[in-house]
Amino acid sequence: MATTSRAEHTRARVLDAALRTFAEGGLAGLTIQAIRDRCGVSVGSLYHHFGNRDGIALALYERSLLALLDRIQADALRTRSAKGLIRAMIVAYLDWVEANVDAARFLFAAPAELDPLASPALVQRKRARVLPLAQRALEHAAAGEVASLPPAYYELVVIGQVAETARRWLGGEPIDLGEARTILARTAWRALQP
Amino acid sequence: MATTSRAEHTRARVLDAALRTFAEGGLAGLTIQAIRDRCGVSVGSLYHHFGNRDGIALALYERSLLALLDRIQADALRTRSAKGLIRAMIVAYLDWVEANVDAARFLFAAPAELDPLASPALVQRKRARVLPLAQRALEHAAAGEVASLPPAYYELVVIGQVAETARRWLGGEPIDLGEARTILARTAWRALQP
DNA sequence: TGTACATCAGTGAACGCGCGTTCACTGATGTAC
DNA sequence: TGTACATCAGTGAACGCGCGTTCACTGATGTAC
Repeated sequence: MATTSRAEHTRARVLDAALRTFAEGGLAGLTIQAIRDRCGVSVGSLYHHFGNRDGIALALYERSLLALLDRIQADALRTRSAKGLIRAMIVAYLDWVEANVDAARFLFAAPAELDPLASPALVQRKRARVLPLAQRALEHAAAGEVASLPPAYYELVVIGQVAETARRWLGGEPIDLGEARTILARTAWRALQP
Repeated sequence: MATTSRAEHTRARVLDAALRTFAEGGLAGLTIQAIRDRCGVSVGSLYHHFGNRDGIALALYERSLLALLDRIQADALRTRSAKGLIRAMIVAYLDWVEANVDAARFLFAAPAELDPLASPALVQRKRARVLPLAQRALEHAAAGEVASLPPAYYELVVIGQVAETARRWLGGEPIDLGEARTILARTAWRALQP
């Protein structure tokens, strides 16, 4: 094991336990004691690694968000056409949400008590994953394949639709995510028509 | 004053105080004591009218949500064309958010600890305001003005874009809401093209 | 209209629980020579 | 390779604060006759 490995292992165990704790009791149930009971790590150790309760929540938020963005980026950058790019983003988003229901729920819930944008490190890591996609969108726009918009709107238009869909599905509304992939790929593509 | 008027007045005072309290301290700062300090209503009276803390939060959520939906419905049902309908929904949404920043923030934050769908009365009141709009969308679809989609998607596609925009603007991202009205009205309209 | 009664609205002291956090400490691991 | 030391990782009892909630009560308002 490398130098930091024991610490990394402990941190991962804690975050896994935190996610399961959130899944069962929501944000209000995400207490130091509940996490501790689940992973057997001592209270002092939790503070050693994460500073305080918010530190745990923020670390879990960061791990979840970057996993989602990595997945979207990997799938999206593999495409060539503008239509393929948009479709890949939507499919990757819903794939990830379906495979990581608890983490997705946490991503939607956490900002209510956390303000993740208050962490410059996280903002930067997020930007590093979003910018290449925005870059691609701008190239497609320059080639006349999609409409020319202020850069922020590509994300708003595409992610807005799919995030709202995911949010409601996670909230228990009867939505067929298979059907949603097809329909949203089309509506998002149409939305960006020049 | 009518029979229930004193109670109604007290309830309104409490909800106003709760909203201001939330605006200053977030969900975590929304405590019984903080609300009480702000409006001067006694603890016992709070429990008399709202049952418990969640009852206050739910009542505030309901008041805010219905205000937003009433505003959207009023503006949207005044339109004739499909394009006008979509534009009216987007403009009304952003108008309301801009004029009710704190309430909008609360609407986005509250579900993290509340699950408003657990209240059948609220679900029904919400549905009563959303259904007429969905009905209009279906009529426009039948007339060939917009694409035919499973009914839920009209809301997902239009509201998704504008809600994501509002959420980010409320979160402090530098978004020009005037520009957003124009752009989103166009992207949402295009998204629903047959 | 006046009176007796029932219900609604409001009060505030008191309680106990559980929460986040601290801290003095031990054990494990890495580093220098 | 062995030893001494420094740093990192982990422990768990203890603390105090502030939270939501209860409850016995008073005052205000509405109702019946």
